[in-house]
Amino acid sequence: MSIQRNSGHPITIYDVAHEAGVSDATVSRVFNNKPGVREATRTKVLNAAQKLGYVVNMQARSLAGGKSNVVGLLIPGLDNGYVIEIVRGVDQELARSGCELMVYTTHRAGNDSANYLRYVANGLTEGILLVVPLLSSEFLQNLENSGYPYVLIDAVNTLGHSSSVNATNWQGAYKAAEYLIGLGHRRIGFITGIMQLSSAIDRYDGFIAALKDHQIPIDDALIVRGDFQQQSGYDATRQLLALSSPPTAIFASNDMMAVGAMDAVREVGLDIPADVSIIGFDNIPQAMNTYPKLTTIHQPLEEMGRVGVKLLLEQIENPDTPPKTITLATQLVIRDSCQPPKRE
Amino acid sequence: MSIQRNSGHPITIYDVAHEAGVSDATVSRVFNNKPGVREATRTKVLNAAQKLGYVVNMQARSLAGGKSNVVGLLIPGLDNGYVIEIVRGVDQELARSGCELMVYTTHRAGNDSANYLRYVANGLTEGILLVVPLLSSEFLQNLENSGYPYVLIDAVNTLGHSSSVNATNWQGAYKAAEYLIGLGHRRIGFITGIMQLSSAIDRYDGFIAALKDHQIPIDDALIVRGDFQQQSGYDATRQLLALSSPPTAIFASNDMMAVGAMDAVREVGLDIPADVSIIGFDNIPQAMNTYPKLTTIHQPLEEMGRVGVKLLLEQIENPDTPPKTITLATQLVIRDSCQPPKRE
DNA sequence: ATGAAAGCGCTAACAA
DNA sequence: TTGTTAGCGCTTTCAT
Repeated sequence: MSIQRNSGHPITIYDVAHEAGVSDATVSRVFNNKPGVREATRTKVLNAAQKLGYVVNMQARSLAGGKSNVVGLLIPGLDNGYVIEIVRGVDQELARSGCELMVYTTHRAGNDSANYLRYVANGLTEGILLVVPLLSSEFLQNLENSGYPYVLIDAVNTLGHSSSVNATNWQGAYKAAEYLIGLGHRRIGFITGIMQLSSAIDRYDGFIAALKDHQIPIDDALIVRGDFQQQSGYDATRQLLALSSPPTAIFASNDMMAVGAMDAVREVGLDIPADVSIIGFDNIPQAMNTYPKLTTIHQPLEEMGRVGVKLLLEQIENPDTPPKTITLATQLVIRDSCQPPKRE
Repeated sequence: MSIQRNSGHPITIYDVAHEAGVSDATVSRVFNNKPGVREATRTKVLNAAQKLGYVVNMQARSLAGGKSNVVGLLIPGLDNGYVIEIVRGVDQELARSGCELMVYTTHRAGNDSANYLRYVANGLTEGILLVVPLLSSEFLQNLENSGYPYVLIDAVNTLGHSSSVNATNWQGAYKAAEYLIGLGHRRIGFITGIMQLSSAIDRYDGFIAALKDHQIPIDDALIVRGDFQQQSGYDATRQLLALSSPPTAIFASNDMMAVGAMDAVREVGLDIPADVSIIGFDNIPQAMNTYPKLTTIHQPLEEMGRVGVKLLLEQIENPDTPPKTITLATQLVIRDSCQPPKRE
């Protein structure tokens, strides 16, 4: 196959129609797999197209009312292993469905939610996947009003009108805490995520619930705010370690902060996990490259991406499908960063 | 701003024209910043558009001969920190230029180069950025023939007809080897990349050149093939360490392999860097999260992405611009994974 | 400075 | 089963 672009004009369905000796409508039918075309005709058209190197012009197709087969993906940026895993899942599923991917990063749109909508409305995409932790409700409302198909990944729709995918954050955090407790830890430091996010809140709640269920008193000094960034994990840990009676284990609300925590622990000359155990949340690829390898709660990020695509395609296919929320299970992944606390 | 989609028909330039009491052509002129529109008229149009929540339909615009402002990016996939860094740079620069990003991953197209071309020709994108290490020359030739604007990132165009961005691989490797030699190492293991790639070859050559310049004999047993994947770094290192006289330092052709190498070293109970020093290449974000932190050669991945975009936009703007190749400098980043060898 | 008309490449009724 | 005819929303001559 080769593309004519400079040599003469681009190949259109007219050229193919001419070459095959049929009308343009027939060519269109063939390329859209519409019924009502004799097999012989179909073959003739396909051959002509092949010979000419015809490729459908998506712009024209979707303008004319066809499907563009392009879906949008709105993400904060690519600086985050967490987001990347989701994108990979999205890409996989989209490939299976023969759709193209248009990527929008929010940092470019500034914080102007109207700009995001612009993307949505530019006509290129048939629907949009949102991996935007901090979604303004104004934006969500506008999106909702637009009737445009969209699905939320790892965020809850406060409006409750769209499909969305989540993970069992509460249960995951509970399991993590329980694991640490089972190991014998009683003084467990907790580094929160951005507490405006439901995922962060759920993890916090799960952690607290586990402590309560095991009659471990809640010590506020052991709970430090973080923001899901590596640096905050580092800072929080330094703070935790400076306590007169520091924790023997630290539960970071995500892996990036856990990595920061590891740095901090080592910096004060302590050993992981001998002196302090560390557990994370997410199970991003890097969690396997730390030393010691990070024990964490696996969140099925890739699958969340795949499921998100399925949900979106479903909405695009049939806008009347009632929206649904799918929650996927999290899971404890034991590696090398935790062990029982030293006897005092 | 809000988008009408379900409520009535989508807002078109006709609606705006009607609202503003002008013709559609004038609205078009305004939105394309064409000259020959009175300031008062312009304002009137803008206000009407604002009021109606008009958003340009890219499909129609580009069909009608305008610019789509969409560029394509062809990458192997997102499993690789290296690629991700480039994508980030691409995204940044595109944002600055007000362009949209269409991402194509090669794994979806199988190995059929014709399929990639399909992307190119589907009319959505105005040009394409290629971050495809193993590019078939057939594909390249087709692309070349098509006259479609494209630029190669971190790959050399064997045809020599397009713009491309590279880094000083040879020099980087030379510096890495020299650093190790300066530290006192004489037995240095080298893990190659995929030797079909010029970047891998250049790194190899740079390494060898440094050894020669310092009168260090080349020992073939110390040179092991890798494929740029973490696993191969691990395997190669196990092999190196099993030698009767193992190396005191290992130079991996990229960071991912260096990470694998670290695993292997630790697995045989040796210490990094006390027993064996490790140096990588790329400086992906993870290089800072290993323990000990990885000393490596920084390749300006993000900037390569940015420069690639600039080059592409230049080609799109003016197809007659002679293609150019820009080579960016690499740089030694000293962290904690190397130190002088132990005295025997 | 602005409007009218044609057409970009395609799909979708409607005919035949 | 196939062809004909309108547009989709926009840009772009060419008039005015």
